[in-house]
Amino acid sequence: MRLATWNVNSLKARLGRVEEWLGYAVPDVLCMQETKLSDADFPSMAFSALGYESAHHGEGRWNGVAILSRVGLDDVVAGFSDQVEDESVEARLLSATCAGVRVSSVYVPNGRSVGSEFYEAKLAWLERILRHLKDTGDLVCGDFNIAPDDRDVWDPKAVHGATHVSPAERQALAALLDWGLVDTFRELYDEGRLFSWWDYRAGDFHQHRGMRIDLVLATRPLAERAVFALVDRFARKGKLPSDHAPVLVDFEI
DNA sequence: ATGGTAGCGCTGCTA
Repeated sequence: MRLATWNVNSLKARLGRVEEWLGYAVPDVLCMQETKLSDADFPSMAFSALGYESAHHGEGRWNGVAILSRVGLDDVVAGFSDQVEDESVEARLLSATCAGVRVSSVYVPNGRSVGSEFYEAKLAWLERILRHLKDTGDLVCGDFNIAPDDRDVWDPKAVHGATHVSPAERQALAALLDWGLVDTFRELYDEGRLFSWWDYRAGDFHQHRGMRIDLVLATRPLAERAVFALVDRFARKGKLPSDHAPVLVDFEI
């Protein structure tokens, strides 16, 4: 099973690029984040035309998560398992079962600046996703807005202590790994500078000033079946790219 | 380089 995650930064602006990418990467499951669409505007027909079932959880202007699958898409749940979501809750979590694997697509809050109320909310959200995964989860992937370690940052000195790399954020991510999830990309590759996100500003992509913040975490038995992983930097090039590249992992299941 | 660009949507917020 080929599973991918991609923060598309507006599916409305990116639909053509996503369709193109599905055509050549051919994932079995694609989790997307930041669709910035309401459920009513989600282009499910475009995906069904390509052979994908789809589910979407969106609020319209910001956030929004989706799962596409051509290997089954069952038991779709929007939001956390411990609370029914209403429209006041940011759309950052969607779960479904694909080919027997319980998958969650997540868009972890950005946190803005260390110590802000948004930062505290990010840490609380990460604690909550751990509880959610303990209830129901084989695999969680998406934009975590955390670079797991200094290999995953273009210049650790330049961002030291800032959001995405602060000790508390990394500790919150480590709690997921301590519970039993595995960073599948890191299981396969030790190299640094394999980034998945580059700021649009200041030519950061072309300078390769990025971070690896888009992660595919799987429980150990599943992670042991990961045989290949890739950040598709080609999808960050050319006309109208997202600021994130897709990350894909192949599982021998 | 406390700047810079992109998306949404129409004013400034979010990232």
